[in-house]
Amino acid sequence: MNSVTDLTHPDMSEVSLTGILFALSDPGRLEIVRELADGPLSMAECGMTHPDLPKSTKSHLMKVLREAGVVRNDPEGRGRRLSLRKDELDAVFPGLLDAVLSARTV
Amino acid sequence: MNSVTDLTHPDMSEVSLTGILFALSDPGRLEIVRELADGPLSMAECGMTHPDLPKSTKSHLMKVLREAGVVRNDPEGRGRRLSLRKDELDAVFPGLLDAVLSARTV
DNA sequence: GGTTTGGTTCGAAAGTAATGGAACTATTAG
DNA sequence: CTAATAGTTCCATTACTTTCGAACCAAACC
Repeated sequence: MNSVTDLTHPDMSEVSLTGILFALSDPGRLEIVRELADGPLSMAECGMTHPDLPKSTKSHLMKVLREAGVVRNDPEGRGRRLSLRKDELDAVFPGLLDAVLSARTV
Repeated sequence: MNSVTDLTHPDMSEVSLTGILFALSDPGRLEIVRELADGPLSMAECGMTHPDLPKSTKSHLMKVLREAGVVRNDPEGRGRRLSLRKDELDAVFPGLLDAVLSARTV
């Protein structure tokens, strides 16, 4: 019960706008979100542009995004499946994710 | 030369999306932004719902918003005029501010 | 000029977040 | 069963943020 494979995800009714904005306010986390916008990825596939990033650090970035309600992190085979909670976020905060994703990178 | 009355404001070419998201990710700062969305205010008019907030703290919140490129802070008489840089932000990050301002408060 | 008003900045203390190595867990492959 | 793989969690360290009093500054009024 509540093993490491079954990570908790907040219900959209309890995610806060400021929590989401904070999660997106880190360049590393934002880059992950941009990658996931094209579809789900495993932990290893995600962040390939930073091959030297320690996995504990990447795991922590994911945790912040997950706890803010931005991404899902589900078991898949021996790894994990990371996915953007786009439809749910769009329903609660219309236009926010699109505005962020379509914004200039620099 | 750069007296306390002449605060610096970043050019929109050098404001970052993550910097803006971070500035908006604090409930107190976000509330200030919501107030300024209805038009410019003086420091005293702004944040009337928190009368016991020390002025140094409020000044610091404003500084973060100003340095992120979210608000302007110009001298006006013996006080200051705080204003949202809405048109400029809309031009650089279309839809972002509207999405944030129209989002649910809770 | 002096004083009041409306703020900014400085500095220190407390709180919060990021980082990464080491230990742990779960799944698959052999 | 054992080993390898793919990740999470724990913990300590460091870095950054927040908070607020005290000092400071500039404009307006007398």
